[in-house]
Amino acid sequence: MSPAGRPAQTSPDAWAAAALDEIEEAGVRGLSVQAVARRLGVSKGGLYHHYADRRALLRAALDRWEHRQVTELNARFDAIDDPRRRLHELLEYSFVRMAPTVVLQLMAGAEDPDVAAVLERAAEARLGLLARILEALGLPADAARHRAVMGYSHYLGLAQLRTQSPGVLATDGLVREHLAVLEAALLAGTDAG
Amino acid sequence: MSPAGRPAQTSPDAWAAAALDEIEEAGVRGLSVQAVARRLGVSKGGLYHHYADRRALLRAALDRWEHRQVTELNARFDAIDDPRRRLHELLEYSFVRMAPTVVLQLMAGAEDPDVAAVLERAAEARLGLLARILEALGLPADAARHRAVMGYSHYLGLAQLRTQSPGVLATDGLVREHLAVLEAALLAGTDAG
DNA sequence: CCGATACCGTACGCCCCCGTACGGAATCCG
DNA sequence: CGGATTCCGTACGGGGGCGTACGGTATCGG
Repeated sequence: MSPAGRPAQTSPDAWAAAALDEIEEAGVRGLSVQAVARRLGVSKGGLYHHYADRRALLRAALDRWEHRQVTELNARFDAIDDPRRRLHELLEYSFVRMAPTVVLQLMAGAEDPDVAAVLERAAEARLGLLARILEALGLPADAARHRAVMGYSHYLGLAQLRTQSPGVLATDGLVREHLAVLEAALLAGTDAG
Repeated sequence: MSPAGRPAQTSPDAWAAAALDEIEEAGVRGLSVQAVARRLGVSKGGLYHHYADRRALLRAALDRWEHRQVTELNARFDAIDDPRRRLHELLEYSFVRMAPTVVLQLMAGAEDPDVAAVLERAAEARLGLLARILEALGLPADAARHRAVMGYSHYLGLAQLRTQSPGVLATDGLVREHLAVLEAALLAGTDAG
């Protein structure tokens, strides 16, 4: 009865992971069942034993991404105590080391209600994280929130611009300069600025 | 011989205009020939007497949008001489009066090469306009360019965030506050700041 | 060892879309 | 007034994707 302890060549998790990879490459709307099946070396028929719809598969992939984001951010920042270093690490991580392909693909496919929901939750999480850092640096709550929106907008727009017009921000040096400017703007008026 | 002076119930321009409206509502990938035909109250058959492909129709719609953007910006800013007022008007126009739905739809459909090209040209135009204003305010060329990229990124990200997570920037007052902050950041170190 | 269950492969129907072919109607010119 | 051109409507073929049905196979429990 209990469906535990099966070798399971293509587990639900494997389908979700492959679907997430497919989203990263082809976008939400380009996520086709057959493409995911090809990626797994399997025919599409077997999907419907694990998930009801294509929509259910999409939801599983989105859940996977969201969960991964949360745990990744936590693992990276929970150990850092100094808010000044937390901010620097957050910017460095988001702007330099990031490959924001999934976020961009999700934004492109935000017509889907499920995608829109996970994007909204992700935005709120990032905004909250940034705002808490700024509050720890001595800003009042509303100002911190305000500045967090500014920083997150900058992040989104820069990600968009970098892929949309690669000629504008060609070198990593330019990106780093922008990073420094943004960091200074975020720190202005705080204990550290 | 000359195809001028015809009543022409559905001229090529009418098709292009309807296609642009359809892009605004359904996105680039949602632009179907039949939907545009329905919008015109016509069957899709007649399209192919004006355009070769769906791609040609898409290009015409994109050209129409690009041309409209250029003439609209020119008409609005050519009369203003004071660069300080030009900047304010540009921000006011872009962030408050704008309905950036088309830009967002184009960004969402940037997988199409034609869409990517028009987006890149539009970005370059906006960046150049903003950079020229900042130069007129006394910034050296590279710093002006730098700051223009910052402002344009902020613009793109804020547009994205406003439609993606309407709860974050609910009221117009919040938008205006952000506008003031951005304006101050752009003006810092210039003749006017 | 045998039946039951879970899982996969193939094939099918259905829908949406593009582009083309053909017939018909209206308009313009001599 | 008549022919020609332009334009539109309908119908068709081709392609792709989703979800379902059915048959086959391997694994698990008795």
